[in-house]
Amino acid sequence: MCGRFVMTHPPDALARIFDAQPDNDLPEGPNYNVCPTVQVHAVTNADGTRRLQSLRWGFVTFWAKALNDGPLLINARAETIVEKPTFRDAAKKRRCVIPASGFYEWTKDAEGNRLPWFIHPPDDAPLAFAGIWQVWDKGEAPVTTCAIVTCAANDTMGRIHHRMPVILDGKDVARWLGETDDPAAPLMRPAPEDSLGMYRVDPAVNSNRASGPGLIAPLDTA
DNA sequence: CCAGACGTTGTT
DNA sequence: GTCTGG
DNA sequence: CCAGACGTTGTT
DNA sequence: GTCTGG
Repeated sequence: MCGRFVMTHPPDALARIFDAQPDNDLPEGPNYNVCPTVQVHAVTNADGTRRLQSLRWGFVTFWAKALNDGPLLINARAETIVEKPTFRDAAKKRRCVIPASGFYEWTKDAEGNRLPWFIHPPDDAPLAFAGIWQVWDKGEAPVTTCAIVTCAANDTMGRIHHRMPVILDGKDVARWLGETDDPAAPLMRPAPEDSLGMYRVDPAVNSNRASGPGLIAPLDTA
């Protein structure tokens, strides 16, 4: 799955790469420890214009009476996203792209300790996570929330985890955002085997308070 | 009809 | 064990 | 996602 | 709000 990631690209670089109009309240980076419930960058296209927005990571279902009414939905399963009442409207009409410079996954050792891995793209370009978003308007102020779509792991990722985020190829971003006539559903598939690298990092990142580039330094596991 | 779930992950 | 916070 | 709190009474 | 279970 995907429950923690890295964003080191500045907002203006993201706006340029994704050809989107940036909002003026975007998180400034770099952030080597992007956690659920924080504001993240998202590329949306609700009305014909591509925007780079700041959205709260942790999807709130439309019937929720409070922000914490139910578990935090940081992911949505690709296999069922178009059927589940919680997700289907957003999957149909409010898809977004959540950029990431890389992300973390965890394995466990024999003692049950959590061992973090950093998974990264082959170059300096950000990954494009497939996401969905929705405005939750039952509280004092509206909150716009989002979730990252997950799918089965490919063989590479399968070495450490059985799920992975849906990562869009650059040429498929427009299609995912609904800017073309092609259906978006076929894009919800595991990334190609050679498209990601991974290595162990220091368990310091296990804490949501940790920060800094040291979190993605390769761990010497020899 | 009403009451209660609805969602994810991992773990059992 | 379960919930909250980040 | 992981880490850390979680509860009462009375006393300091 | 909408669907399922009873």
